[in-house]
Amino acid sequence: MPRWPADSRERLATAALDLFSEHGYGAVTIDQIADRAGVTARTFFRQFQDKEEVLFADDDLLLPILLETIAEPSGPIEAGTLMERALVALADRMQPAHEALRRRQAVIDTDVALSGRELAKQARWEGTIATALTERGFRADDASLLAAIGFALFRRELHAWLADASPDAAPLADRVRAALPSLRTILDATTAN
Amino acid sequence: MPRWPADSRERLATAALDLFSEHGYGAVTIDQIADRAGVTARTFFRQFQDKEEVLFADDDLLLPILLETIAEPSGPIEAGTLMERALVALADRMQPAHEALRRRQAVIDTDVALSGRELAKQARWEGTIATALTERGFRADDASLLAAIGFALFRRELHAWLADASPDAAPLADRVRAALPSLRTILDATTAN
DNA sequence: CGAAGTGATGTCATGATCTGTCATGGGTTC
DNA sequence: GAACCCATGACAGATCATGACATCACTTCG
Repeated sequence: MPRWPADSRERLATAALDLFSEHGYGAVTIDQIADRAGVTARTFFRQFQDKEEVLFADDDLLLPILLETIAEPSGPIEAGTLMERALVALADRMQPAHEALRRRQAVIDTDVALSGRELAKQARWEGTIATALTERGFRADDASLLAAIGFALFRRELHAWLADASPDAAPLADRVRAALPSLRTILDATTAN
Repeated sequence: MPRWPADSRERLATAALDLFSEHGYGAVTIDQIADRAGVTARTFFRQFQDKEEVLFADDDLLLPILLETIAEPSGPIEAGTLMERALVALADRMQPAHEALRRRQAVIDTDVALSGRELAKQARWEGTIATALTERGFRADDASLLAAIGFALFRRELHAWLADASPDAAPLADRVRAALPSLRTILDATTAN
């Protein structure tokens, strides 16, 4: 039998999200999180860089999905199609975690610093995607523009998906697929007076 | 004669940027900033919500430019044209501060939390722009998509502009104008193998 | 002209966040 | 079974951030 339970990191993450949801991010102290997880505050800071990071630590598990999807198809491919495949693959992977992601986003939305951290993470993904697209054969300029637009679109659909609590909410992947065509025409076709 | 010099806020902001540039954001304490500005740390926190905010406090002065440009033109207007006008107006206003903005961005780029705060600020602008576009007569969906894409593009050009230290660097407005047309064709026309 | 008020700042106290350092003691290795 | 490993605990300390109250040049008003 180990001297301590082996999953302190997971217990800390669970305790943190529960407490944040219940009392608000700012009202929860590291000591409270550590107490609920059965460890000391020092262990929290060994597992997570800071108080914010406990909400973002798992995000990087999703990045490989994007990279694999971009590298995978052989032969020439149109840029919009490739971007769509990558974003839909990401959406499919996120779909099962809808409820957990909603709780997490609800906490993030209450704090500017947390919102920023979320956007910074997405920006880092965006840069990685642009690099992958460049290695796939696109011009660097086109790649960065594609990545920027793709993520702007994805962010928008993700936000709508997370705001929809109904059990039969449209899947994120469907939303993403539906959104891409509108992008191709909006700049030319949309007018107002 | 006032009991104290009247510009403590400005002196704090200047001292902070100088110290951050010289020693790095993390290595500078509030006490050091306050000392250089000739006040106490308590006064720093009366002027700025927290240590990060001293780098972002002036940003909201730029937002009205966007809103005015969007509300201004009368008669029907094409969406892309309106977005271009707003972003070019913003770029023109930022142009004279190139050097100061470069120093500031150099500090921001060294810290994830600061990068996030910058993106969060831009996201807030994006939302305000989308609202303004809606009030201008565009459908809400189109407005948010337009705002998202416009800012994705602007971010990209802003980054390139800030990375260019040469005195005859292309003006930000020119970069923005040049980038918009590429957006209209990239999704359909770009292929790679 | 003097009393009362104003407001930016200082001073002090306190709690929260985060880090460095060393000790502890089951598990593992040889 | 001796030596080592390593996640955690324990403790000290620096920094960040906020609340409460005092100070005093300047302003306002009678």
